[in-house]
Amino acid sequence: MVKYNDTRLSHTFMALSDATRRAILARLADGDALVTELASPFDMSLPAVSKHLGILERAGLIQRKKDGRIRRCQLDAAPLKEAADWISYYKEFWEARLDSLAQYLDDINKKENTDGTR
Amino acid sequence: MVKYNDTRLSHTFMALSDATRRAILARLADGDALVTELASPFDMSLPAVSKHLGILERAGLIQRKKDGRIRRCQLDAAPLKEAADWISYYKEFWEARLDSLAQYLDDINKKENTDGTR
DNA sequence: ATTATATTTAACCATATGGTTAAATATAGA
DNA sequence: TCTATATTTAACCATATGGTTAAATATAAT
Repeated sequence: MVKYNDTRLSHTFMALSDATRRAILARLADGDALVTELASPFDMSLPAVSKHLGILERAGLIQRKKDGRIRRCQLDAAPLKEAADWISYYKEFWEARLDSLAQYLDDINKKENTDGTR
Repeated sequence: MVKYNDTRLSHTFMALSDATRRAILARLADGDALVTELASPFDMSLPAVSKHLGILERAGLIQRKKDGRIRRCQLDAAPLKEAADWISYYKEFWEARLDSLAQYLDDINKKENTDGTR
């Protein structure tokens, strides 16, 4: 039985629940960036972005390393593995659902080919 | 390029960001349940649970089907697939990280076996 | 020493969560 | 019809988000 750190998981999912923060993570997947660089695509003040970074950092998804007067932000995907592991438990359920959809479509298809309609 | 529905994804991650709601999903993975049954393990009022169910329902993670005076709750894992797909983009990053950890441990191990220490 | 740059902190606002208790609703059962 | 059961809605409260602007901090550059 895999054991999950509830608080960590809660913070991770919370961090992922905002489109701005997901975009920031996507940007960091392309490489480290400064706070100003991260903020530039958004129509939002710097303090707002700084808060988002704080939430990402609380979840352990990024690290901010001070380098002189700038702060280099770096992705840390480790908490995403925990999140993925948690979700993977439910894989059988969405697959079962897709299977039955496929089955349904298959049945319809069969019917179309045997009931004389054209 | 996979396209994600931002709002749906936000609602899904938001729904997963609370331990009570994750526990409710886990319970529903064992089969449908009534609201009262879902509430019983928690030290929390029924209206509180009802709100959690509302948040899960907004994310599309559960459905509440009215059946007489009771309401049968059912898991729908489909949004979890979207969430899993979104997260999977970052898999290479946590794997790279684990690889370099393994590499590091490997290096240490080699050193221990060749530097004369015992 | 002064000024400019990068970033955070403080103070504020509106809205959303996460909880409560009390009341409303709807249906089942006696 | 009256009552009990299942659940939600309403009204309230405290705290957290997500944003703002203004001020503070720290460092680089002149």
